[in-house]
Amino acid sequence: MTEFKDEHNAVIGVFLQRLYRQIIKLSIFVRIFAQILNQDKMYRTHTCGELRISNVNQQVTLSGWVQKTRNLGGMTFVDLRDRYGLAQLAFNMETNAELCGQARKLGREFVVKIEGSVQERSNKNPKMPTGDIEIIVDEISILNKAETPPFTIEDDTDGGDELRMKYRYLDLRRNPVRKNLELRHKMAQEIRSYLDSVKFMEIETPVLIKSTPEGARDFVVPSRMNQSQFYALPQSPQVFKQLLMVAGYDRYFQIVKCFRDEDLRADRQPEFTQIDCEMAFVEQNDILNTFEDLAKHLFKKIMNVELKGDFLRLPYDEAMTFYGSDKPDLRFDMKFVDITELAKQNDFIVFNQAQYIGGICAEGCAGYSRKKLDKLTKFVQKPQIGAKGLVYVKCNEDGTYKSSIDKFYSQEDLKKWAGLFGAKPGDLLLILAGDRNKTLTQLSELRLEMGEQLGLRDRNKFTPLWVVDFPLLEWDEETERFHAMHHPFTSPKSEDIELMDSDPGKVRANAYDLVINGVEIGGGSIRIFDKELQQKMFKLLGFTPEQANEQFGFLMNAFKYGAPPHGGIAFGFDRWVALFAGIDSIRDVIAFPKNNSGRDVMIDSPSSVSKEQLDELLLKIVKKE
RNA sequence: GGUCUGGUAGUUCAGUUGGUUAGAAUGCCGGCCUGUCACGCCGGAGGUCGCGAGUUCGAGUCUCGUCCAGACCGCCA
Repeated sequence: MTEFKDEHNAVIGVFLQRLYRQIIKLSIFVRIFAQILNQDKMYRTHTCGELRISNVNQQVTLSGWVQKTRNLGGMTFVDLRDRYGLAQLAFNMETNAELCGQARKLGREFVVKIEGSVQERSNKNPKMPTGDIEIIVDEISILNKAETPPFTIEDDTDGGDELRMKYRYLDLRRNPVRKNLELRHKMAQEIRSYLDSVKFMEIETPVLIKSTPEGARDFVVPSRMNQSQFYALPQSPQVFKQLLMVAGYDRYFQIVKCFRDEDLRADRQPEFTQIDCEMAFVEQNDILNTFEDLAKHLFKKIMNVELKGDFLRLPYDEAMTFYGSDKPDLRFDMKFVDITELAKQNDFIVFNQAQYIGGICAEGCAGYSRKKLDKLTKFVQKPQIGAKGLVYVKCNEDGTYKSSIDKFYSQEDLKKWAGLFGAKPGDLLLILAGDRNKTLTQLSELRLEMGEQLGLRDRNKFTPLWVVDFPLLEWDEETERFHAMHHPFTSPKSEDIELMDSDPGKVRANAYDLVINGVEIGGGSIRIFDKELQQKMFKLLGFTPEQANEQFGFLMNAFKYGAPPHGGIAFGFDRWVALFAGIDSIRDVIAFPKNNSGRDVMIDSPSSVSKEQLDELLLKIVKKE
C-alpha cells in the first residue's frame, strides 16, 4: 500500500514538476510575445497618415521622417512623414521651451519618434487628410540623423532624372513614385487573384536557361562548373510554359522577369516583367475571350472604368492599311484614305511615280497657317520619319479648295479627293506619297501627331483592341531568310498551311496582340503542337534538322508524348502599369530601373569583376581595337 | 552603330556679336518672428562653367575630340 502510495506521490511529483516546467516555458513565451507586442508599440501606435478628428485626446507614438520644420519663433511645426501620410507636430516655446528648441534643430529626413497627444487644430488645413489635427508633442527621440538630401523630397521635386536615379531610395520616398509602385502592387494582386479564380496556377520557371539564336540578343551567364559553357537568361519562359502544357497544367501563369540584351527606350528595359500565360485545349477565341475578361476586370477594379462590348478584333492587314501600324491608337479615327488611282493620272511627277498615295483628314484644320503647315512638313521630313514632303488640301468653307499642288490638279480633282475622304468644308487633307509600306508608316506618325495636336489622345480614355491574323513570317533583307514574326512555335492558320510551300510570306498566323491607346500591351499565339508541322516551320526559318534538334530537341521530344493543343499570351506588366498610371515611361513604375545605357547608376552596375572570378570561369577580357 | 537635345552654385535654370568681379530661384547656415502648412522678414556661405585640346590679346560663349544624361532610328522572335 505504502509502496503504491509512494509510487502515487512520485507520479504526482513528476507531473507537478513537468507542469511547473511547462508553466515556466509558457511564461517565457508570454513574456517574449509581450515584448514583441510592446516593441511594436515602442516605435508607433499609429501611422502618420491615419489620425483624424476622432482620435482627439488620444496619447500616441509616431515614428517617421521629418518632412519639414516651420519655425515661427514662439511656435514650431514639424511635418512628420511615413508612407501613409503626413502628421503635423506642434511645439510651443511657452509650454516647453527645451522641447521646442529640440524640434527646431531637426533636419530634413531625420528619423524621429515622438510621443504626444492628438489635438484639434485651431487653424485647420483642408488640403491635408490629417489637416484637422496636430500632435502636441511631449517627447522626441532622434532615431537617426540624416544628411541634407541632394534634392527635395516633395511631389514636385527640384531633382532631375539623373540625380533621382542615383538616389533612388530617396526618390522612392516621394508620393508620385510611391503611388506608382502601389498601383503596380495592386495590379499584381488583382491579376493573381483573378487568374486564380479562373483556375490558373502560378508556376515558377528557371532563370538560368539556354541561349537560342532566334529573337532578341540573350544575356549570357558563364558557368563555373561546366567550363566554357554559358547559361542564358530567359527572354520569356516560352518553351517552359509549353512544356507545362504537355505536362497537363492546362492553365498556367506567372508574373515573371524577362531579359533582353537590346538597346533601351522609354518603354523598354533590359529586365522587365511579363504576365506570362498559357492554356491547353483552346483555340484563338478562347484565349482572346479569357484575357479580354482579365483586361476588363482590371479596368473595372483598378481604374473603375467599365469597358462596354467586345474589343474590336482588327486584322493586321487592315491595321496597316488604315492606320499604318500594328498597334494603332484608336482613341480617334482619322483613317487613311488611299487616293492612288485618282491622283496618279497627272503630270505631277511625285504622285505619278508613287506606288501609294494616301492621306488623312484633319477635321476643322483648314484654317492652318502656312507656318503650321511648314512645321508639319518638317515633322514628316525628320530623318526618323523620312518623308520627302507633305501635300495639303484645304477644304475651304466657301466650297473651294486650296492645295500646295494647285498647279497640277483642278478644283474638280480636289473635290473628288475630298469626296473619298468624306471631308467637310473646314477640313484639311494631309497627303503623303511614295513606296507603299514606307508611306503607310510615315502617315501613321503624322496621324499620331495630328491626334496629339487636336487633343484626341486623352489619357483618361481607353480604347483597347485585338490585332489579329499577323503574318507568320517576315522577310529579313539582311540575312536573306524568313524570320518568325512572333516566334517559331506560332501555328499558321490552318487554311494557309498549303501556302507554306508556295508563298510563305502570305501565310497568316494564329497570333494576336492586345493594343490599348497605341501601346502594345501584350501578344501571343496558338502554338504548333504537331511535331511534323514544327519541323516544317524550323525548315522554313532556315534551321537544319541538326540545329533544330540541338536547340529545341527537348521540345520536339516532349511533343512525341502527347502534347495537347495549346496557346497563350504574355503581357508587358510594366507597360500596363504605366498606361494605368497615365505616364509614357516604364521607368517610373519600376522601383530600381536602369538608365538609357542599361546602367544602374545607384549601385553602379554593370561593373568589372576580379581577375580571380575571371580565372575561375576561364574568361579573358580582350580590349576592343 | 546613327541622328538630335542637353551638361554653369547642393538642386533647377538664365547668361546678349567672345570683353570688368558668372547671376536668379530654391536648398543650406546664422538672426528675428506664437498658428504655420510653398510660413514671412534680414543677413551669409556656396562655382574645376563635364573633361581635354585648339582659335584668340581675351572663351561659360567659337571649333574639334571625348565622357555623361535624355529622346528617337537601327535593334527589340
